[in-house]
Amino acid sequence: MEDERTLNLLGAVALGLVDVLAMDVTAQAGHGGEAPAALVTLGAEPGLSINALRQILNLSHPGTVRLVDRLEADDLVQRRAGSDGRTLALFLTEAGRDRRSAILSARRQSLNRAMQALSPGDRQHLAHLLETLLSAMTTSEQRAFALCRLCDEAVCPSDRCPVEQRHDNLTQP
Amino acid sequence: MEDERTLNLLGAVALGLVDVLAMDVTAQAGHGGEAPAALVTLGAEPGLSINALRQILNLSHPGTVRLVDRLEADDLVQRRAGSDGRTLALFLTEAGRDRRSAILSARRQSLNRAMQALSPGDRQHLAHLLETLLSAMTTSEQRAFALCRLCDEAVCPSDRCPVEQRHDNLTQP
DNA sequence: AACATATGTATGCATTATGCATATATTGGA
DNA sequence: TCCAATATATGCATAATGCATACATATGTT
Repeated sequence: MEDERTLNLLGAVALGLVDVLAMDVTAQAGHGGEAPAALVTLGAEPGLSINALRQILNLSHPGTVRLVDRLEADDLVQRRAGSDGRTLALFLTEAGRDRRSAILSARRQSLNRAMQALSPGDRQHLAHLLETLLSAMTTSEQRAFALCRLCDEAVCPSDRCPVEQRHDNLTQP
Repeated sequence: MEDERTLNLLGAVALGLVDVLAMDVTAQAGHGGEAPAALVTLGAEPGLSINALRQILNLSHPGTVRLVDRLEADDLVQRRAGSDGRTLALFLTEAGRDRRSAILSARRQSLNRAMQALSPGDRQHLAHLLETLLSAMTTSEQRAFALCRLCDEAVCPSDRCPVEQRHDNLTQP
């Protein structure tokens, strides 16, 4: 029963955070849906194909093509030739990189407003709990990339990323 | 810097949780967008007007009218006469209440999968941190209702709800 | 080398969820 | 009684997405 209440609080926090995150981040991207995630992901992993991006964003293929169309029309993303005659490689333009910075900074700000309420000790506790949760939530390679699709790799080094660590454990042995 | 990493982890957890929550809860509701939240909210607060619902769901008025149209067409919600000649009172039908139960139970399940990873002590810590976060995130009456729009009031008594407590502190003095 | 199959991308068409501008109905007060 | 405020509804448009399908390139088999 007490656990059920904690579950409920967790759901409310997640919902509330994503509400404001989505709003702020969408405003910066100039597009909604998965567009902000596309810009952030392409910044961290330049040269992704449409198909690879599609799996990270959990969209249909046509949905991803259209998303890239919109971003390209806005001069945020470039389609270049990929490793293959079929495959494309997607890159951010200069404007796209700027947009990405704005998105990440809006995200930091929004999250920071909520975290201000926590004492330094609380924050340390929170980090530990979040690591455990993230590790448990990483159930497949696809989920791993999806979880990190809005992450700021500049502040979260990959050798300490619980998602990557869990992912390595899943694939290697 | 360490704080920035914690922020980032928090954002990833929120995103990951809402991903699966939205999927499961949408499947149960048979509608996407704010439809699940509408059913949950109307179950907890029967007789809300369209305008009141609109503020909780953070939709435009026309958007809310159309949402109620869809739910009524599916025989999940009834429009009845309200306190006024203008005002409507919205109620769940029998089918709507069933749908609501399914939504809440899917939500519990999804959240529970993530929480399984935490020890009992961790869960207690987590509850405390979530209470602090929720209190900080309750910046207005509107946000208070929005935060709780998918909550299961059966497991989260209102006299211990950090959102309601914070909201009372905001309005009364 | 030829052809079947797989892979990657694109397009036509439809749908869901939503917003803006505006219309309609009811209420309450000057 | 008339006007402003409130509550709901409708016409029209848009954003973001999916399904079915088409097209282009690559790979493997014989």
